Amino acid sequence: MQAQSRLAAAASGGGGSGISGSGGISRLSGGAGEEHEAVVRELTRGHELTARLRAEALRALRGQGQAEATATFILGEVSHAFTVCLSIMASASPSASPPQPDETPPADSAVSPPPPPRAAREDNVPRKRLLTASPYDDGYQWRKYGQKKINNTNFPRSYYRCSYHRERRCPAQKHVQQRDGDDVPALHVVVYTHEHTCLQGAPAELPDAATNGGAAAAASPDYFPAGGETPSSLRRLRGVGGGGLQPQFVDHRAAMEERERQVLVSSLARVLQGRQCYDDDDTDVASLGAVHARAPAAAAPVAASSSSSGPVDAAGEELDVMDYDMTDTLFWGPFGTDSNSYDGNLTSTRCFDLIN
DNA sequence: AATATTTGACCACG
DNA sequence: CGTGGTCAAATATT
Repeated sequence: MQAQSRLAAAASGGGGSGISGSGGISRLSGGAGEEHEAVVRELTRGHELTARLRAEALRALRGQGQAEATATFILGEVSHAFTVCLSIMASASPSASPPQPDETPPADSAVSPPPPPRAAREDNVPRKRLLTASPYDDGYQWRKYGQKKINNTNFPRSYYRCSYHRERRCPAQKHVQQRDGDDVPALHVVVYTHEHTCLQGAPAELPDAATNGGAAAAASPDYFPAGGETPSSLRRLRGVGGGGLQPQFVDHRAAMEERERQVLVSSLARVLQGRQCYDDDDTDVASLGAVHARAPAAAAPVAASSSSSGPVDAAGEELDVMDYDMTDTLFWGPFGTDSNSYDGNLTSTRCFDLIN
């Protein structure tokens, strides 16, 4: 697929000069800014490559039980290490925010129309905005339902909702848009809306089916007849489109296998003092949502902690802390306007309390 | 056949 | 009225 070709490309062409011991970061004498930038660039690349490797490894090891779980765990740790490093670099930037000092690219600022300040949304829907090096899997299953060219941006915005939107009435949504600019690699702005209620709410309950054999819960796609989608009126005449089936990973059956893997990973995490977050990837692990090993001291309530000293956005409003898998996250930032602006302030993250 | 994506139209909000 | 978000028929892929 494309992952393979990209991986190959990175390994041969781009990668050759990038990471090679002395070739990649050789001109560090330019200044602290450049050095910092180079480090961030390389870390980002490493992070990306790790994710790809993880995807490939999991594909190759699928169904191999412990080997797969071990690979998942270790690569997740590696990925997490990159994330931590990037976070450190972000907070310790010599001048300003590392990936892009300011929002407007310095190149073509001649014809810059004043950005129309669109008012922030007034609804009470919790949102979380983040920047990611690439839009690959965040551990959840999403289904794209729309794409839109946004006003003064170069890249379209894609809209996704949880694949369990219907079956389990999961309200989670996100939209992803590549950020304008010369970011290498390209950075994507991801905005999450609502929390997952399909699995994330009670990941430990899924395996509950073990009591009765589990086949029933796994096999039947539980639906909720109550007040389904409103057919609304028959309006559109012709939608033009093309589409494709891209059998993502995950189905309900995988949940059972996954449970075993989680148990394994959990024990591994225990052994390792379980501080880090274990990140699932684009395999069927996603059916259980983000899985984290617990941070011993981070046993705070997970989602609804809007009362205490949480992150605060520019307007002084407290940001909701949602519990997402943030392995692929580079920088969190408050958001309030529709602009692509963000600051490099880091937000503390919380690990999901999976292990009881 | 089943299912996810594409894509123009529709719609609500500022 | 313009813009962003959503809908749903058409379409692509397996």
